[in-house]
Amino acid sequence: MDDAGMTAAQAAGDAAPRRATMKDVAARAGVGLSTVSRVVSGKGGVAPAKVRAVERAVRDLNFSRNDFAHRLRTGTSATIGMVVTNISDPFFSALVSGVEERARARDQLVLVASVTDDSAEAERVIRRLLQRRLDGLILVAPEDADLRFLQEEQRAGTPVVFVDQPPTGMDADVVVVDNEGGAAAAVRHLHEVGHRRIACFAHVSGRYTSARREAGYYRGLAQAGLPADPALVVSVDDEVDVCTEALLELARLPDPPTAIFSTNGRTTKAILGAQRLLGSRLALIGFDDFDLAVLMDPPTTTIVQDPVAIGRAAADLLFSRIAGRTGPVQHITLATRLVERGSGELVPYRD
Amino acid sequence: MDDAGMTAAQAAGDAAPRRATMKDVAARAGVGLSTVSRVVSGKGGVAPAKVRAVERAVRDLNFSRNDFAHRLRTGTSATIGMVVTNISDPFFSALVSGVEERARARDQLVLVASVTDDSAEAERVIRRLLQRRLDGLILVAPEDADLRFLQEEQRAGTPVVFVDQPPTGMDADVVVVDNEGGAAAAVRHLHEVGHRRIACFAHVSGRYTSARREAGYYRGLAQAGLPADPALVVSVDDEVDVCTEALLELARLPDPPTAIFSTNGRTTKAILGAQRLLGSRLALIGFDDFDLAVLMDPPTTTIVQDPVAIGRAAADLLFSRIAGRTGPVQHITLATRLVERGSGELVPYRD
DNA sequence: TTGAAAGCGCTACCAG
DNA sequence: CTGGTAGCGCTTTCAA
Repeated sequence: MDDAGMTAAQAAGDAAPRRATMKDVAARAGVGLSTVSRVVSGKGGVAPAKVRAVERAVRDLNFSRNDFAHRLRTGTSATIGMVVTNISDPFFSALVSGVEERARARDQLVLVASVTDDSAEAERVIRRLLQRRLDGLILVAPEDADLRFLQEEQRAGTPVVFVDQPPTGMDADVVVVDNEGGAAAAVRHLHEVGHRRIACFAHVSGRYTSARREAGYYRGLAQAGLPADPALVVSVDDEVDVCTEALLELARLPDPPTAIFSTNGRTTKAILGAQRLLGSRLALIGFDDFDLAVLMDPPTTTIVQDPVAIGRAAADLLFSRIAGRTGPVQHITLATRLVERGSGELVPYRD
Repeated sequence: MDDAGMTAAQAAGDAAPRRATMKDVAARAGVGLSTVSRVVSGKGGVAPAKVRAVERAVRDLNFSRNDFAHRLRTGTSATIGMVVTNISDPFFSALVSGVEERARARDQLVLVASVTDDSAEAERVIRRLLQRRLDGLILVAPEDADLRFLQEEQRAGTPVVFVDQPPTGMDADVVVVDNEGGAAAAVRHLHEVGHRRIACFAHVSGRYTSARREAGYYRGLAQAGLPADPALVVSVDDEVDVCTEALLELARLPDPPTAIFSTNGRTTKAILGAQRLLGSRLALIGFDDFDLAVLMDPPTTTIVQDPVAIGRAAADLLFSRIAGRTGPVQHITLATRLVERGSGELVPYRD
């Protein structure tokens, strides 16, 4: 390559020859400013010869419309915001890709912000996002964020859609999955294959989804005609040791469980790790599918939700609001599906 | 909640009472426009009484500065762009989170665009991104994208950093990992534990990384004093059937391999699936770590790279350019690490 | 310390 | 069909 010896001056472009503006293009093409604007924004109604002249000048000058000026003038942003609590979680990144897919179709850009569970930080980030005059916002709100300012925002004209969990303290469009139904199905399935003592591993952080799924666990028990035993419900997090501890505790029960329902994908993985460590082989069904479930031994049966579809649904909801949809807030609940892989089977318990 | 009966009119905010501008704030606070500007941008040099008056008015009017006007005026964007080929790949989303971490620290926003491998589409998306007058751009470019227009952009003053693979046809800062070294280490490790016939599963799409890793495979063989046998190098993709086929083919060889080196995480998972299907238990080391490697049977030994660190490094490189760093383009190569988990061990081959 | 006024680059309304 | 021109909301001189 002949620019192998390129200097940083070039690389960084510090010569920074002021970017061409429409005025420059107009001058170069020998037409009026408005004509350039018309051509650039594809408005039509311009003489072919002038169109060509402008296009040439645009290319010569490497012109690219200043988006800020354009947005300021038109008052549109062509951007929606998306806030997730952890972009590197596969569930959330799939969510984002569902949203992006829909946004791309509408030629909108997505401004993604990943926030931690620190709700003060989340608020700061969301505020900064909103300053950009987004057309709308999709968010997975951190557990206990104070959403009052968002309500103002909504009232001021920025539609907001919540995903994965409904907001507390405000009303807005929401897309969630049928957490309770999925969990109940898992429990019923375990009952059908012969389990009578089914434990529930719920995630400590009382996140909405865990709570719904725990409720579903109880409903499933009731539907199966099984008694609910508080001793079988444990609070854990994603740590293998914590799950190991819980597993040992359960094993010491006079009437230990033969199966586990886990409310959350990360917890399921931790339980899998703990069981391997312990050589324990309790039946297990987990909420949330994961990549290698099929390669587990036995392959893990899961309640799967489709995060990409959730993202799409949320985006559709948002864009319909942006387009002016009116009417009461909408709550969409997407179905979940039990994918049988064998890990629910009744297997001999061994400590 | 008392707004349970909120109407869509409110939810969508279609009353849309024109957002307050600084002018409104100025009027309300009884001060000049410039004073509001000074207070809002925290410039100082304003009488305390007026500061308070402005702050009150800001709150009353729920004022939020119009970012477009601000950016237009100042010519800054406080935004960097990031283009990845597939946001739902855990590797890429980790990359993004590394970049975001650094951006957040500098109060910059990250505009993320996920593109497919269609290079024409990629170019469109990138152009649209650049129209936003980004301060800089980090990208994982699709294989064969035509990057000439990016070079213009770079020259015009927008620093560009490539990640995961260097650009072809232009010169820019780059962050990659030591693909060749990592692969060679994998092969040497397999040799050390006793393997003499080592296959290489390379990903068909001649992506830069696969090619480097394949080169590393050959280097590793050479370092181990092992002959290179072209029959042992197969091209596969992420499909289990394709890998199954390849495995069967290899097994028919007069002198079949006892171990596999896989150049890519998704391929590794496909091989794992194929081996389970076939009941085959060839030793296996894969480039790229994955979530449940430790739960495989046997646990999968991998060459791990740290995508978050790559993202951080890329962001640092970019921000230093934005800050005016000058000098030749920088190529950063991050080390990889072999994480021994047992899947490399010499085990009896069975068809 | 303060306000008036001149634009940033663009679009949209006019009159021609 | 075309060009001039008045702002979009903000920052930043410049005088006062």
